[in-house]
Amino acid sequence: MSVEIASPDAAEAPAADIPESPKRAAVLAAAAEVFLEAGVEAASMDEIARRAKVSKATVYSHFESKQALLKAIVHERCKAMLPPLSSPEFGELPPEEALFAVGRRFLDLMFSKLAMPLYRVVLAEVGRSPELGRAFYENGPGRLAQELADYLRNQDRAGRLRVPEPRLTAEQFIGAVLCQSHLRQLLAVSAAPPGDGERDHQVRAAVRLVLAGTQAS
Amino acid sequence: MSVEIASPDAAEAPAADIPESPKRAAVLAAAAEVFLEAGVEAASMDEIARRAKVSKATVYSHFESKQALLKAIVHERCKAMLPPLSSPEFGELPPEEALFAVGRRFLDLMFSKLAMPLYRVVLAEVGRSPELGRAFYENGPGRLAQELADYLRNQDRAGRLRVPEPRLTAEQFIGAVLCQSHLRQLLAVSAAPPGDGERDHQVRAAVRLVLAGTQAS
DNA sequence: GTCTATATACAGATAGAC
DNA sequence: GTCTATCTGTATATAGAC
Repeated sequence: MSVEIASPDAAEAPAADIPESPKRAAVLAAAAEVFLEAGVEAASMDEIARRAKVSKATVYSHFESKQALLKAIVHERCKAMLPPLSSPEFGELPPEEALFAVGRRFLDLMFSKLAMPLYRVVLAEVGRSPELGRAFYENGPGRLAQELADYLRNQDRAGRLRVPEPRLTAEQFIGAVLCQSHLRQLLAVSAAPPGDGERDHQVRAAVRLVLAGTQAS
Repeated sequence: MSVEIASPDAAEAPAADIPESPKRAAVLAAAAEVFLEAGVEAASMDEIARRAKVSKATVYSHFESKQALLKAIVHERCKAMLPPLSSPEFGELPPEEALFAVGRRFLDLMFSKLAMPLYRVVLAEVGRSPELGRAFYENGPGRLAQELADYLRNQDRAGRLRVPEPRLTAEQFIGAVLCQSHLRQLLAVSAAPPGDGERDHQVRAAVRLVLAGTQAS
């Protein structure tokens, strides 16, 4: 499985063929757990060291600071959002199917164990490290909006839809897919995320809405 | 001006006619500044006391803990979102105008100095105090979605629009109004929030989209 | 690189005089 | 209620031996 990840783990090591110290890997794994489960402020370097089964000094020998470690984690996980988002060859599908495929994948991603805690961490840290916000946006919602806008532009040129502002329409569609269910999850208004049936329903409704608004005349 | 606030400041004091100690008020004001400007974790009780020009012990004589003080602030500011949201008598307007008025007010609120920092603080604290998430949702986006859903239901009954699922459509509209511009602001992808012209454009586009999708047959 | 032990700092919260 | 002074815990980060 796995669609092959964007890069051979460019967390911090730049080169391609570094043996990848096992302790370093253990630190990264432990840090990902702690940061994403407990949140940035509650995460302590002691806890990370304990879970990685190394000493705190070892952690600092691999990462300059807590912030640096956090950035490595966040950048890596942001790249990991790409495979679950990509709907291969959706560009060939007719609008109704293409929009549904793209919308459903996005919804699933946003409620996933990957994106949800990542989003929280990024929001908490974006004041200190604005780059993290960019990384999340451009590997997630922004990426999707761009791909979808490209698709809509093509459909417009082919005369199948009428989309004078593809990027705006793409973002409207994504907003309509989420409606407020993701917000409710974020704000702990809902206990459980929407199930399969509800997600289908939300996405189908968004597809209908956007198709109604983009009929070629 | 001001449409009269929900309650006579029920921050923590329950009764109606308490003299309202000036030091207590100073603490609340200072805490609001510090929490909302610097963020919850960066805010220290020392800084709050210094800005309120009282001692830290005085702060603790009025509020049991940092969390309690934070909750008082957040609840108060959440209620303060209500007046700027309410579009008086929009229920009497025809769909195009009603949707525009509601959408524009919501967009302005979400980018305001009131809601933006509040949203950040709530997101950061919702793990520890889930009630804060509810408070924000129900005084902001949730409230608007409900009012709009009521309006749409009425329009459907009057035969002017076809809205089989008013709540869903209301949320789709709100999502389309935001498109991704608020997300970009949150994630520090955009430096400046959208200006007046852009906001109008976004809202008008969302109105067109939803009206196209709800034409009575 | 890796460990144990520790420096350093600052936070939230309180004691006790007035 | 209000102050000054302080307790106590815990966090990031480092020194120094191996």
